[in-house]
Amino acid sequence: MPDPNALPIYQRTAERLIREIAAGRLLDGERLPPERDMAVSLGISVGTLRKSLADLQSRGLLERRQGSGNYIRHQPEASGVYAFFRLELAKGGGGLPTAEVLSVARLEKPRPAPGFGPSPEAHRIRRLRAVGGVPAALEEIWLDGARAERIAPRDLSESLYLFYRDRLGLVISRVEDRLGTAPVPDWTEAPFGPTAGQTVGYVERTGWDQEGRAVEFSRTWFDPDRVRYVARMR
Amino acid sequence: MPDPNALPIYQRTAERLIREIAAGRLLDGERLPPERDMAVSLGISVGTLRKSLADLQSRGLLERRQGSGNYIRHQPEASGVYAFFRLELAKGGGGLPTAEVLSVARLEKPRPAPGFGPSPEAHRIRRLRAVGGVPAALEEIWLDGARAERIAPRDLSESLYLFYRDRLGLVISRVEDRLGTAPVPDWTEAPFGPTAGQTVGYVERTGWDQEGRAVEFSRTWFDPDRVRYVARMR
DNA sequence: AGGAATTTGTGCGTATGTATC
DNA sequence: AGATACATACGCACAAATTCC
Repeated sequence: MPDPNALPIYQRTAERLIREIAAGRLLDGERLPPERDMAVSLGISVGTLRKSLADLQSRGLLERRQGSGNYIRHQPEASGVYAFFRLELAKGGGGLPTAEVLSVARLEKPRPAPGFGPSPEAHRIRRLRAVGGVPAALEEIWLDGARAERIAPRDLSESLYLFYRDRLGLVISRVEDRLGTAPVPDWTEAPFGPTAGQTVGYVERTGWDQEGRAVEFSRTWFDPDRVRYVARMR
Repeated sequence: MPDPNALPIYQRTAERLIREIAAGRLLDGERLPPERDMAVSLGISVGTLRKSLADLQSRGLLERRQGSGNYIRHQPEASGVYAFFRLELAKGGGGLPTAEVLSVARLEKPRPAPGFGPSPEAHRIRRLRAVGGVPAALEEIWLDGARAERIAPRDLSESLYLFYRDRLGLVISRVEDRLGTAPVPDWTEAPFGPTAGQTVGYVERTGWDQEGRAVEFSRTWFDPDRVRYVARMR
């Protein structure tokens, strides 16, 4: 008798494989066993396994080659929509973008936010973003509570979207950014160039997953004298 | 015997449905017949049809509700590059965006602009943009002089990008927007809510044609109290 | 309120096609 | 050419969600 609370087999299988990849037991470039063999060893049908594999493929974690095999793709490279939105220095030149996690907390969702995700709670991640070593923006990200049990600051040491993909199996496939100006918030965590209350550039973002569900909401305050917000569309 | 050059049935079916939507034969919100019925009328199996429908869903054209039905999701303004960048009212609600041409002139290119096009001259088009009847932004577009001999204001009565496409054979296929804040310029042409010199939202855009040549440069000042600049990425 | 009917979601099995080795 | 492996397509049974009466 199946557990009524359990996720579908194909989802459990996909998440299991994602965990294997995140844990390093499946390495980049590695070839999986043939689908028939995998299905047998997992105790599921080939069709169900194929649905799991298609899921991994759509998340960019697997490359499927007809006649050849299924290959793990675990590149820590930028993929997906975030490559198209970035902060860069206002006065020419590059400058490496970095992000320092200031705090992580699980809280009730903020009220002025648009609806996202099923949970009444969300993880609030506050970051101080810098470009070329210069603090340039404050960022507050709200991730729906149903997506992760707990998040520790060191989970996010690499990159936020890698954490999403590798640890949560979450790929943000569509975002909408709303831009304007807003006063700098008064955070206890952050030293930031402009004084609290001063009007700066402001971006509000909603992020959706592949199934079209809103899962993320974020706000960024940036110093327009130091940094520009860039959106690129192909 | 199946044509070896033909696409798979599920792909052909998906494209057929997409064409139906694009042609307006399937309207937004419309409910499709039950999958079993559709499959019969298309002469394919339910499984194959379901794969086509999943394709449409992943493209955001279809919403599938278990126990209810499959519903067309078609936002006609969501096509083309410029659909991804728009102004909308800050306080919810739609509101028809309009643009009034204030002046058109052929001038030397502005100096602080990034390079675009081969000519030393460019057409400068100034527009007053409104949303829902309320003036919300000033816009200045520079189009490389080599792209057109002369431009009359009434050429632009319809839409700037229709003029580009239909009269100049120019399709903007990539844009990059840089956002920040800037003081309102002191134009003689324009009545605009905020006083000249006041700091407002500011967007600087470079536009490229299909061959990757930069051809257009524009600047927009918008009142962040009235209007938000929205960038959407798929 | 509640049960029946409808509709999509999940899972399995099988046969055949096509690309790769 | 043959074997291997993924892709496509079909059909069926049951589960889960929604809708209708």
